[in-house]
Amino acid sequence: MSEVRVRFAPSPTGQIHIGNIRTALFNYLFAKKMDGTFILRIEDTDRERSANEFEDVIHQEMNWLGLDWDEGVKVGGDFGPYRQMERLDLYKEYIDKLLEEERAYRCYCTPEELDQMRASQKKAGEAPRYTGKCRNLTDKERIDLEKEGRESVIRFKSPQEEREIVVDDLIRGQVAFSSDVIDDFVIVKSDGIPTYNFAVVIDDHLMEISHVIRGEDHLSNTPKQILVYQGLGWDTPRFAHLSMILGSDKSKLSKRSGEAYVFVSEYRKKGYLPQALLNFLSLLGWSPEGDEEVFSKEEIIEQFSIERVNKSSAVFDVEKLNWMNGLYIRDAQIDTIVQLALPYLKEAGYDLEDEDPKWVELLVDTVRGSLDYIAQIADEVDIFFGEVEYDNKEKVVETFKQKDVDLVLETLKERIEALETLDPAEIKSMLKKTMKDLPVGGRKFYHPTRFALTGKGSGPELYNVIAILGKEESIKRLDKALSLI
RNA sequence: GCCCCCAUCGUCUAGUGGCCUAGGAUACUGGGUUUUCAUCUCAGCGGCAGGGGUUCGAAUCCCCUUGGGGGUACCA
Repeated sequence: MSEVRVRFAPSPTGQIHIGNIRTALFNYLFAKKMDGTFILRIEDTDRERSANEFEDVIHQEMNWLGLDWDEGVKVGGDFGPYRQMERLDLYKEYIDKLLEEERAYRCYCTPEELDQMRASQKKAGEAPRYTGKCRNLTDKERIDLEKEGRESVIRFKSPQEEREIVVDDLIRGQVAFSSDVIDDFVIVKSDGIPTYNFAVVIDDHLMEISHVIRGEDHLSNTPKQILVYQGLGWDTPRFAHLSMILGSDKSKLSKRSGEAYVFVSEYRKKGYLPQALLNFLSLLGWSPEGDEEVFSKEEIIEQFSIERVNKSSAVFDVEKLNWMNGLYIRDAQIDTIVQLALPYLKEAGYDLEDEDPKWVELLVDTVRGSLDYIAQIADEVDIFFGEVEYDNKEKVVETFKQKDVDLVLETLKERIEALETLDPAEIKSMLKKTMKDLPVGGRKFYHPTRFALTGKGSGPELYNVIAILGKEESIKRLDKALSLI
């Protein structure tokens, strides 16, 4: 079997889209599974929109998810350079060749003329495609047009007689296109920079890419690229077109399509764990053989295969991501979660760097159970800081005023005072014993106590709450409750 | 408009002609655990888009319809 070489080829034109990173992930998984090479190439031929800082964004998000590339920008390799704008002279060789062999030609039509052409075609109910006006220009005509000072683009000559162009797709099977729907497309823009459909072919060939795994939005462009491969006498790589990721309204995932975030950075900033996002994304369009769904990256690589990639598009279900991320938050080492949580807590005004690490650990551990993502921790931790605030003061006071509640709170004060350690286990048994010693049931014991200590009707385990608050603050809060009776 | 792709619970999916009374996950609902919430656990709800074929037999194969998506650029 020949060597597997795949590439992820994003444009540095902005934040990296969740659908794009999923493409990167599948390329990565395939490369790792097949012991192949994963390449990162930057397609920066759109000079209007490309910017250097966006390349850094790509690096950052890929690093965050652990999608390390074996070859490409930053790390180098034998097939560089890996930025298209640094490969211009490489393209030139093949452009000249096509021109020489008259497989391509210069076109002097202005954008305005083209617009007009398309408009009238549309009006006549025809498919908007280039008419081939400049296809057979004589040398004289060409010189005249150049004398006019007209700029030119280079167009690829698509076949004149109808024939079938078949994309042999690993996911979709054989997809046939008629050459009739392909016009003489531009391969070099007037500024001399090649277009995507041309540069991608040259690069994939020169970089010896074995499998082109990319989004389905590229499927319709593939016949054009196949024409270029054929024009240059090259074999095509294998193609695999991944279905799209949709928003909850089933339209292409975008800022407007529901509650899901579109950019990887947004998930990172909200405190999603990279392993969780990676695990979730791997299940969007691919499924393992068994019923299990929670996997480490290594396990996914082990099980991955293109054959099990799904053809239909997938809605990005944030609810399920949240569940999975919560699972990872609960299962992770506590110090990992503490380290992740600290910045969010600090931002919310809880600067815990100088606090006892054991205490911080208990704090984070106590609230992690209910988190979907780390950014939520600030709200969860709120009950432990400042004055206790009652959610519904009237109802709380009513609860305090019930018979025997004063006895409960007074007794608790004494027992907390008498605690030898703040070990949650010790507190737990103390609470149990205290309740037994008193003439009240669980509801009358725990409920008012929770109100007194946290101000809320629900929350983390009370023994943890007491351990976190400490003796002094717990008693202070019990006193406050007692004063309201 | 034209071209291409897709179609199983709300959502992610398993399923490649009989193993399907369609399986798992999430979400939702209800039990259990817990004083409570979350977690955990058990159970339930819920689907083959519609219509024609082919076949002894179809979620699975074919056709049409419908719906969704993508493309149709001097963007990638």
